[in-house]
Amino acid sequence: MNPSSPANLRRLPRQLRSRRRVNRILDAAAQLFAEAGFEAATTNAIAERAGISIGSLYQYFPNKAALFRALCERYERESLAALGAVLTPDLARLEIGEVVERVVAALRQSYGTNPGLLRVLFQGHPAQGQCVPHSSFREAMVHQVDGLLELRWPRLAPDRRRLVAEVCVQAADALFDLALKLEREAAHRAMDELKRLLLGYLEPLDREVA
Amino acid sequence: MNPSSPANLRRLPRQLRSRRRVNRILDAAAQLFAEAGFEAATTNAIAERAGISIGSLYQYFPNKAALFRALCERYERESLAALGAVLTPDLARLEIGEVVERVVAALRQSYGTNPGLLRVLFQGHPAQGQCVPHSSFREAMVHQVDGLLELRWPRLAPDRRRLVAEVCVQAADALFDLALKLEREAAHRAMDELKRLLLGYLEPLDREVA
Amino acid sequence: MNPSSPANLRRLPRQLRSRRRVNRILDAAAQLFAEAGFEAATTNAIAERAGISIGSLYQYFPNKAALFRALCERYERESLAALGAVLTPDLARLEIGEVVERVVAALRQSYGTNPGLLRVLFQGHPAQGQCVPHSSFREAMVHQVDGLLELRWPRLAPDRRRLVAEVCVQAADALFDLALKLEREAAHRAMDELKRLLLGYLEPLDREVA
Amino acid sequence: MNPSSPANLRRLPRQLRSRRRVNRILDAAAQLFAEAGFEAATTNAIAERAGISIGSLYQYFPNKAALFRALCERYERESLAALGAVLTPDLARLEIGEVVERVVAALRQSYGTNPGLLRVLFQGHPAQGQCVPHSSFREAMVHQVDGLLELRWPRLAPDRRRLVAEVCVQAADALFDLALKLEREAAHRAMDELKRLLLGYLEPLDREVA
DNA sequence: AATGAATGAGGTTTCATTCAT
DNA sequence: TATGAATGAAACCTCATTCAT
Repeated sequence: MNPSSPANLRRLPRQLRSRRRVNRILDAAAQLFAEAGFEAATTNAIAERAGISIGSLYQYFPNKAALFRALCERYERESLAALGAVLTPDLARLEIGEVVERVVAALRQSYGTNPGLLRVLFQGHPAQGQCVPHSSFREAMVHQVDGLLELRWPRLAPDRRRLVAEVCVQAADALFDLALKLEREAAHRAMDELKRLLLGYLEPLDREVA
Repeated sequence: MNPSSPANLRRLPRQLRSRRRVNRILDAAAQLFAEAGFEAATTNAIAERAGISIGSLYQYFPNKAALFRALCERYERESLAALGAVLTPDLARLEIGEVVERVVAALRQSYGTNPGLLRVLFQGHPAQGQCVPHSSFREAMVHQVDGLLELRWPRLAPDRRRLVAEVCVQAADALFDLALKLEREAAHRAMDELKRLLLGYLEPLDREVA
Repeated sequence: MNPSSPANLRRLPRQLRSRRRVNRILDAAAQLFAEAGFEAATTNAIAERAGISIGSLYQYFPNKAALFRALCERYERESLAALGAVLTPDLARLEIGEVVERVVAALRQSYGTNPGLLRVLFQGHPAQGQCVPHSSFREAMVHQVDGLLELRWPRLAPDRRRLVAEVCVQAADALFDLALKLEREAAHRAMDELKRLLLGYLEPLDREVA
Repeated sequence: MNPSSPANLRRLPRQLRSRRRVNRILDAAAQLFAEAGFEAATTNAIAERAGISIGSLYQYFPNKAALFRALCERYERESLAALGAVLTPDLARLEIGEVVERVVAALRQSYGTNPGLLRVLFQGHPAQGQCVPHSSFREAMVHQVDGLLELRWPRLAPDRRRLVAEVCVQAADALFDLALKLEREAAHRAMDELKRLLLGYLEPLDREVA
């Protein structure tokens, strides 16, 4: 229930007030990273948007990258919680369309708050001269979906399963990203297309493996 | 056939030598944007990689953003040419699987040279505090695919057609992006999944509309 | 017998507990100034090492410079006490070699605890844009040695005597500083050289004035 | 004849104008480091005093420490050149007093320009969390003096010779430092004391070893 | 037209000091 | 009185852009 793992924080915020403050910083960071990307979002702007001084920001986060990681982790936790709720034992017996429906609904719930952020989180950011191949956020999502797939098709080869999971996550991310760029009505229709896309991709698997 | 539209260039490069120079700049920019992203790629580094002085770079491009836009346009032209070759009259009579096969092959051809760049071009970049909703590159791709779809399913409603085109482009981009992160063998398999994904998405349309 | 002159303290620490606290702060400051120099030693680090809060530190010392001055004064008192023990009436009749021996022994005693600090104290620190020409610590040492010299050579002209005192102090400081940079054995030999140096400098005075 | 070794410079200043500029920067740095010490002298202030922009400073020196090192090296070269002129074959036959006279005169020549700097150069500065035990400047001086001593007393044990060299350099530095704090007339007399100090220290060696 | 040194606004981060609790 | 979170000025350094040569 902490806003972040200790690794990214200078000090564990024990007081209620501190926890709120950390959350305000993360909210501001989420907005600005989403608006401008990792590089262009400045720590001063984040502090200002959070309504605190730059010094306070650096009391909680040792640097910009740590702030970014903490943000990833917060969204990771939220998304995984939402997906986890879908991962029920009856998953194996449901119609595949129903599964897709539930998963997409779960994701919409997590990304609904700030869909622009999804783009930035997925992208990751260049850490210490080395470009991160998979953001930890992405990795967590893929892992979760891999679990869902295993539950559904226990006999699917792990390699293939992993690839399918990657494709699903990547495609879902892409269409959420698309929806982000459309106005309300069109965004809604884009979600329908996402379901069609996943359904068309997974249905053959159902026939192939089950 | 100019390397760029006039809007992004200071001066139309009429001389052969100038045109070559602009292309060298764009090549260098393509490499560096792909390696480091828009913000982290410095104009000085681009000029150096291009083997010219920073002053010369600014004689051709008024600023970094214009250089980026010119790069987008160049890749737009290249990709559209590749897609255009697929857009033949017999498209309407081909099996849908064959269409997908050809389109993916065409895209692989364009992106194969520098897949990392695709990421950056699609992403667009934050221009003057305003986030670009659709990169011009993306827009051009969607338009082209929209043309393909119209040729195939003339009776499909334009609105729906447009949305389907967007989904295809977005999904294809996403999976190329995925392939970029995998090693050779796995990347190859990812391309197979892309075909499966598009096929599963478009096949129902064939039955629905045709 | 207060730990510091009133000028550097916010409040005279009357309670025993307060006096102990001030001493803990000065101990911590001595360590950190010696380790890192005046600028690099942070007040927060000093407070932490002293086991108190930064707020408490500022209740006793109005700012970092005052803390430094208080530290100088404490070491002044200690060193002067050590030197004072040498300043006995029989000084005039001792062999000069014996005097040097005693003085160096006295100094080793004061500086032995934290030789690194000597460097920092002697150096003084840039106060408000104005470089301190003589640190108060240095000044006190010179004054003390001047007294020793007067006792030994009452007929030496005061001007000359003062200069000789300055030279002795400066040279002694320099060789303590040198010793600080050498390992145990070499440091010990450096102290022998210090005695030779002072002896060679002062012996001619003995013949000249006495 | 370069103002600095390549290691500390971003670009070798080939043009006359550039070389002058680098020297202006080093002059400004010498002043400010002398006035305020390494930490308190800001790169912006140095650039301003040099009459250039901060950007220009960083075109020549990659960071503050490199600027400091370049400064050390410049003074090293100057001092060593001055000392080198003393290192003549007839040194072995001269009276020891004459040798001291010459060496002190050589040093006065180098340090006369900016004696305050000597303090800072000798001190060195904390590089990368590790405190430099001997500044490279100091080391160079000691090495040079060691050479002088070898020429004079070839039969002196190398260990002892090295220690004597260290003592001479450290003591000379200390008295130059002292002179720095006195007004003209007194400073002059301090130099006389330096000669007396060195003479008293070295004369016994002459009797002992020769 | 080409060069590349020069510029300086603005980025991240530190740390002396204050003040509400 | 003690605490330590909050503050914000100011440090170092980068890099898009200009302009004298």
